[in-house]
Amino acid sequence: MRTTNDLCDRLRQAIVSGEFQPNERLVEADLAVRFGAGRTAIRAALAVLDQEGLIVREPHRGARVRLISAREALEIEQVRNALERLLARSAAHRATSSDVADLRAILATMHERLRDADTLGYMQLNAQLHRRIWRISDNQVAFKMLVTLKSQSIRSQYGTILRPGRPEQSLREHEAIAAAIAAHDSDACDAAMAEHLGHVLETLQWAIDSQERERPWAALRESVLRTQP
Amino acid sequence: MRTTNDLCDRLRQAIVSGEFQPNERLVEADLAVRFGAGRTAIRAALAVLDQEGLIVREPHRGARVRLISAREALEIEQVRNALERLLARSAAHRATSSDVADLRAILATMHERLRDADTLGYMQLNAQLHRRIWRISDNQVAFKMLVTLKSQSIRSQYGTILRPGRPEQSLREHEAIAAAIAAHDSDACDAAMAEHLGHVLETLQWAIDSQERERPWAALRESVLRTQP
DNA sequence: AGGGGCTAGATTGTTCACAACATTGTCGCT
DNA sequence: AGCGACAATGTTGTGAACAATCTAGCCCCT
Repeated sequence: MRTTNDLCDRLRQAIVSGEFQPNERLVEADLAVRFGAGRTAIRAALAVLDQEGLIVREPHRGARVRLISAREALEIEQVRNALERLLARSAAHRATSSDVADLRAILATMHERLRDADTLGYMQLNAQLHRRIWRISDNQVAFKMLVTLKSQSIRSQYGTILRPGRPEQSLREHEAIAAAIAAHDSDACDAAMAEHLGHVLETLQWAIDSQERERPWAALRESVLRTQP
Repeated sequence: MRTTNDLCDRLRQAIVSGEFQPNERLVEADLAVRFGAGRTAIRAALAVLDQEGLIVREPHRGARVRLISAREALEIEQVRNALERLLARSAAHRATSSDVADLRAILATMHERLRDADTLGYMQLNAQLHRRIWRISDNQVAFKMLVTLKSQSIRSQYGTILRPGRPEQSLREHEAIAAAIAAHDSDACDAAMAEHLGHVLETLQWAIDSQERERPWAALRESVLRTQP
């Protein structure tokens, strides 16, 4: 079982890190030799990843990396919005002084990364800040959901940071959230998180639109696929 | 694969309907003969149910029905709260006149069940009304999450309807939600759903408290289990 | 040339046997 | 009696072989 879980994590990692392309076929035998495991273990891992929504399995036709549509990415972001607001509210209630200190430290490092134009580093810290808030709020159920949502949507979110001026605005929003948590003001924290994720949603929409402006066929193909699933 | 999925549903049904008690061991071989399937298929189904959080699996020690703690039931209800508000908002935006007619029809039948003191029938219609709203809002991601949440928490929710006067209040709240949807007023719908589920949360807390008043050892046992997981 | 059927290869789904591991009961020792 | 080592049993984890199914290439016929 430890092997299965371990294998599951490695496969997930390989998928979210882009090692396997969307719609790429995942042949069980190949994966078995690649990860040095039996086909049975691969099969169990695929079952889990299917349930998580990271891959699709069709009977007798194997598993493929699931392609998250633009529409689904928006749905995911909306759900994330709702859950993060819940957790932000709870975090403002429960945060200890050491929690607040951690948040401040992360924000300080984010400032540095932004100053050095280290976009990738900034994004990682961004994710880290959110996860820290999740931990403060201490809602295991919502936490797990957010983790799986994140792994599903990670690919869509690459474009969102590219919008001009977005990182600076994002940092200000994060500081407002942290301030509300430090002040133990649940309502303000909820509002700040809603504001922040509302902008993220807008930016995601913008990224999708600009992507489709470059590749107009993508929208067409998608609409065709939707009518005959 | 169709067998696996089918099996999965049957097992899930058996668990949520209480055919297997919480913490009861689920021996793969026994399940195999019970459902007339191979052990491999059972194993795949167990993997899915584990991922869903309906059972727990420990290495070399098999699977058991997961016991949802009071605390987790509250967490689940909070998450449900957040997601249903999101969907209510969206439903108010998108509802067609036929959607509204369906909601009104369900509400009318709920009135009847309440008049006939048919509590079980009322609860079923209650769930049906909520699911109908989920369908209107058309957010697949949130929909799936709510379905799995429901299957996890179904056992805890039996007590909530027993509170004196609760059904009548519940019905009024549902009518307010439906009215907001009919008026396409997203903010009002969000607020009405928040109000409703806030009361559900309170009632759940009340049910847990009164349950622990009857069986004070339950809280003790749980706190012991929590310190040494 | 083009389409329909057919065989061969590849891939998944399933069964079975066995190894690995946890639990329980037993035996011998103090 | 109490305690620890140890075999006995039950159960899960894994690999290999086989059956079912899909896919692609080929041939034949029109």
